[in-house]
This record gives sequence, C-alpha cells and structure tokens, in this order.
Amino acid sequence: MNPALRPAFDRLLRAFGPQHWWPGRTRFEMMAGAVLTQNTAWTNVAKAIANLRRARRLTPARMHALPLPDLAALIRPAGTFRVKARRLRALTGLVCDRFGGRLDRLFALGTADLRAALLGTHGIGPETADCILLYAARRPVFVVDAYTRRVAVRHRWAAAGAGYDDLAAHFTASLPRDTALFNEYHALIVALGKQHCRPAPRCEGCPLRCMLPTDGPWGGG
DNA sequence: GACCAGGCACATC
DNA sequence: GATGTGCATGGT
Repeated sequence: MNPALRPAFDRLLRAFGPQHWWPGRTRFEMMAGAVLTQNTAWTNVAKAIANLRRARRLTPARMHALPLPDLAALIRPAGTFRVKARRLRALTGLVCDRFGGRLDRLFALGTADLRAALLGTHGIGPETADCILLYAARRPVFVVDAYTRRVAVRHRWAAAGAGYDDLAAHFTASLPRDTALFNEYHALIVALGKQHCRPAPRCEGCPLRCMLPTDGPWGGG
C-alpha cells in the first residue's frame, strides 16, 4: 500500500490532462496496436495500422487469411516487421482457431483465463497481455511498462530490482480497482516518462518532484 | 552516427 | 534463474 499513488495521479492528471488511451477505433485494432508497439514508438505503429486499415485487414479473420510476407509488408513501418507479423498471426490464430474468429467469445473469458490464454500465445508477454486486458477487454489490470518501472524507481515507489508482478501488485494494492483509473494512470505515466524521466538520471520539471525527498541521486528535481 | 522507442523469444551460462 | 542478443524502422 502506497498512499502517494492516488495524489500522484491527481497531480499527473492536472499536469497533462486526459490522455484518451488506448488509440484505436476497435478492440481488435487495440490488440494489434499492443503487439505493434512492442519496443516501438507509437508514431511508427500508427503508420502500420493505417496500412492495415487501407488494406481492410483490421479484423481477426481477414488478418489471419493474409500470407505472412504480405502482413509483414503492411506493418513494415512499425519495425521488427517479420517478428511482429508472426506475433500478429499467433494472436489472430488464438481468436480464429479457438473462438471462431469472434472477439466477444474470447472476451467472455474471466480475467485470469483470458490472461492465461494471451500469455500462452507466441509473442504476447506480460505487458502486451495486460495492455490487451486493460484497453481492449476493459479489465482492471495495471499495465507495467518501461516508463512505469522508470517512474516508479525514480520516485522511489519501488526498488530498482522489482519484477513485473511486484510493480503491478504495488499499484493495484494502492488504488481502487477501477478500469478507467488504471487506463488513465498508465497513459499519464507514459506522458510523464516521455517528458521528464529520461533514461539519464534527471527529472527536471517533473510535476511530481515536490513529492520526492530532497536527498539522493534524483531528489529535488 | 548514436541513441531511443508503450517487449519478447531464444540461447547460453 | 539470470543475463545477453536479435529483431528493424523512423525520429531526434
């Protein structure tokens, strides 16, 4: 339990405003985006999604029917396109082979079963699974990404060696279990991380700096 | 030219 | 179980 996390959210919301995440017109577009954004800036993901939309391949069945090299060509702007084509194919395979191509059937699973199904799919790790759970399936799951880790460690909410589940549990245990809150919080952490918590140990102008102790390597801002 | 971007799978130790 | 490496484009 970390009582600082709720006031931190309020500060971030005042500083950055609502982020309107996850970008995506449909739940499947959000799922595809979750794979495409792996280790990739969203500007490049948007180009890949635009290509998929132009090609009318933004449904599980239509994407699954596309030959792998053609899928790879469409998503090329997102980088690691051969890898991501295989991963998207695995994801559409989950929907098409086990749920008749129907997302509503996949999303009828309970959160634990849905997470297990996603994690059992090639190319879907904890972060991608939780992005899909939170943004596409609208489950109250806290997404831990590189920014979450960086911000949490920088602000001493977590130890540097904390694992994915440790970080997720830290946020989950400290906040009401609210999908809309977790949605906005993750987006705000990314906004904060992009602007202030760069890889170099500096946090200038951070909206949360008044919550930091003034000593230590990153204190005081 | 180097570094970074909303990770993951796989090999190796 | 921890650590290292490949994947690859596009912006800064």
